[in-house]
Amino acid sequence: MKLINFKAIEKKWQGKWEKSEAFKAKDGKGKKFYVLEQYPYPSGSGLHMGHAFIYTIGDIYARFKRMQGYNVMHPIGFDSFGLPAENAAIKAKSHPKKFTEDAIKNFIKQMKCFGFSYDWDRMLRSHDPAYYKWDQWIFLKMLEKGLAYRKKAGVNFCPKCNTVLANEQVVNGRCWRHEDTDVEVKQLEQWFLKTTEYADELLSGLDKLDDWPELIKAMQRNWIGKSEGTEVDFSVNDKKWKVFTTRVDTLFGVTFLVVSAQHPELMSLVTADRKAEFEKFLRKVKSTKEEDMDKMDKEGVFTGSYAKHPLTGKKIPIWTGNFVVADYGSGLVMGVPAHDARDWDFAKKYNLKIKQVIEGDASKEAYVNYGKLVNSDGFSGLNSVEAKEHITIALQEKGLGRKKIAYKLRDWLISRQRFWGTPIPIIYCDSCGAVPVREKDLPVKLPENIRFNSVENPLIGNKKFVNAKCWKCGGKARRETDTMDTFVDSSWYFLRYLDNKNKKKIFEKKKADYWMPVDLYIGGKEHATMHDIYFRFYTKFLADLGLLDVREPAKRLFPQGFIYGEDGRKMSKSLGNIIVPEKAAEKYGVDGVRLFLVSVAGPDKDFSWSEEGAQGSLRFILRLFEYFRNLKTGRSSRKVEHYMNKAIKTIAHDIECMKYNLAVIKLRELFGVIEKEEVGKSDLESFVKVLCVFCPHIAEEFWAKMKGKGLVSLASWPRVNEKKIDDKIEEGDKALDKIINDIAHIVKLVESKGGKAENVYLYVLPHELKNYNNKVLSERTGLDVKVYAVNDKDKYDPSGKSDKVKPGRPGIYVE
RNA sequence: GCGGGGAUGCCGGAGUGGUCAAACGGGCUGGACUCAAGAUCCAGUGUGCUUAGUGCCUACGAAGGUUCGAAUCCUUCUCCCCGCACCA
Repeated sequence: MKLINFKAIEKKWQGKWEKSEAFKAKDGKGKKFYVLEQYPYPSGSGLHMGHAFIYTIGDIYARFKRMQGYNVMHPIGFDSFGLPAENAAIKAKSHPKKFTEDAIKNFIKQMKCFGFSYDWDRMLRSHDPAYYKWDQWIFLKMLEKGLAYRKKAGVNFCPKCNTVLANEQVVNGRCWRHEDTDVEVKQLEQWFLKTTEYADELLSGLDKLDDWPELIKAMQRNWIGKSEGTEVDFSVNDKKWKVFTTRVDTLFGVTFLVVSAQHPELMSLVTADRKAEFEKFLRKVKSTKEEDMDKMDKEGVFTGSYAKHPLTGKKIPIWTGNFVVADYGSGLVMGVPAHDARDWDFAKKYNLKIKQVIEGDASKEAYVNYGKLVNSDGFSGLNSVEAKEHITIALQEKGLGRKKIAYKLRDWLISRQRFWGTPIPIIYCDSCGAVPVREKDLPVKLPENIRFNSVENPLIGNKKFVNAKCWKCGGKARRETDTMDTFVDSSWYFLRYLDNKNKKKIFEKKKADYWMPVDLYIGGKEHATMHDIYFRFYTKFLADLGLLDVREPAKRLFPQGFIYGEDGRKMSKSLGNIIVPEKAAEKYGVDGVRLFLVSVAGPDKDFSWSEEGAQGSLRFILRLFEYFRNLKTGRSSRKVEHYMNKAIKTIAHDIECMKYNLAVIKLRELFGVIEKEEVGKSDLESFVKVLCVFCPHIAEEFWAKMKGKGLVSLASWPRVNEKKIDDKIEEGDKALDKIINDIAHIVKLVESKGGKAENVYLYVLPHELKNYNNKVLSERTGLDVKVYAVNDKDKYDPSGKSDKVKPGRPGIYVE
């Protein structure tokens, strides 16, 4: 076997694709298809196998759709703001811009090596002022619409990142980037985007996303966490405190209220005599680590205050407790120990009154089911469902309650106390307060000259940046030094690709209307409750601005699987099990790596890298080369035509369903047929076309060898000729395989008994004769095989085997 | 606790009512080639039985059920992975 210089082949075709602008997407022409892979963070370590995988998945689909005649949008860019570059820059006393741009160069080089069919003209980088200008512009629009606001709140702060985090970026009380670091709660004035404004649509929209995985939708539903209930006012010293409940039917069973220990106005409830005990309790709560929360006992302290029950007027003690979530509902809950497990525990522990108001056994534990009301004044006798309605109405009439929908979803905290991000376009004027930067003054650029220090955002010390003039009053002002969460950048990048050079507008509506929505979006599952919510939120907002018509960004979402090392563990430096795509491509060729990545399992499944498996893919490719080296075309038999058309048909379906592994199998099987048969030129072309979506470089090579017209990458997907599909041919082949097996078996038996096996005689029903060709049989069995029709009078049949012949079961005689 | 998804041969993984002892790849075994190794090619690879073959048996997490017929549908159970988690 000759060695094949894959690299030369790859370079050659990549050059031709680039030169001919093969993968350019043309606006507004014909039926479109938008394939998008999540744009990468350009890390210093370059493209890893996970990148190679996700881009291969997208590339296969893009190439497939392109060959099917779609006008394909397949862009790429870089999520180039973010912490790692900044940290690296601090370490090296350099500027993150340099780091980032070097990394991007490296990424581009590596991506081009993989032959991804991107329209590189549409490339964007989020750290480019021409890009983040529009981040700022959107922010101003949100501000204008009341969707961006500033508030002081207890926010999650990661001491390692040295910045606050969004709710979504806190995992089990720890930073999403630092599994070992507990987040601290700090009271800070921060900028928020009102995702909750769209909570309902974010939720209901999921029902229409049929091509999104159930898992992702379930996670989002859970994250949004809609509950319908009633808000009840309890008055304390003539001040109203709102309480949210989904079980207002148990209102008469309230025997205490519990305020969250983090409630901002908690101290106003604490009476003087209880202050000391209180502070002790609060200190304890504060020192409890998030990780212990789930094991934590419910604890609380009596505040000394009482509330008035809205319907009975009875005095109800107010406690504070460590188990009440501060920022859900109103951070205050009613305690109904008879019918709520948590309240039961609390009441038992502190000996609080338990009053049963729903029929059922509430003697040993809380009875939490719905049922008939008792002890509830005029509402007794109603069932829970009716009672909810009636009690809410009664409260409403008194102005002491109303229907209310609560969400777990929180507004998105976007302020980051870091340098390497989009500046928030706000200035603070002593007399005018927070003033938005005027649109014409955008972008607010990050300074090039900065000096990092280890404690704080270097923007704070940068006078040139900070000092500003208020455009309203002309007075002195200070520029906001916080930057935006990088998830802001990625919330709308897919729109900018469509018009990435537009200096006047964020993007042309006409273009967005043509290309949107993204038809296939490939990305990681880890974004289910972050990016995958944010980009939907942004799309809805931009649609409300009238910038585009669609309200959902992606028609189909495809979360790819995760690639583990050969040992089945996560690839990591310390385990030494990292497979670098570039290196792998040197061994197996780019097409070998691409093929292997989609061969093992469906692209949505996790799998482990395997050198042996990659070898297997390479083996197939080498076989292809061998075949095309001695290329001889002829005329396809009916058989070849059958397998060809059937394969094309099923492969197209498999690709459509993202079952690339099955498509590859069928391609291999098809080649197995081709290898052994005479094949017509156009059929062989079809084969190369199908091959091209997986292994574009070698496919081009073979195409050229066959003198195919133009580039196979731009050829049209082979049309299936249904008439050529004839399953009888396949049945015949199976019958042949079977008889060969049987012959082998009999030969073995004969020889094991010391007999000789040289001649084989087959007795076949006349209409099956065409399935059994004596030449083929002789070749495959290595014996002299003669085939007779059962009704052949001159047949040689010494032991009458032809008497036993049945349909599909020829008789066999061996001697 | 709630929600989502799994459990198939030595392994990775197909298969969602019959054509399934189960695609394809890997591994392993045997053979061809070779001085040899590698590569490549060919054959075999559940168990036991039976036999000049296409047969029987057992098997798709476990147990039941529906059906003429189940890896595939239903019920219950066990185990595994993932996400959320005191959201009132």
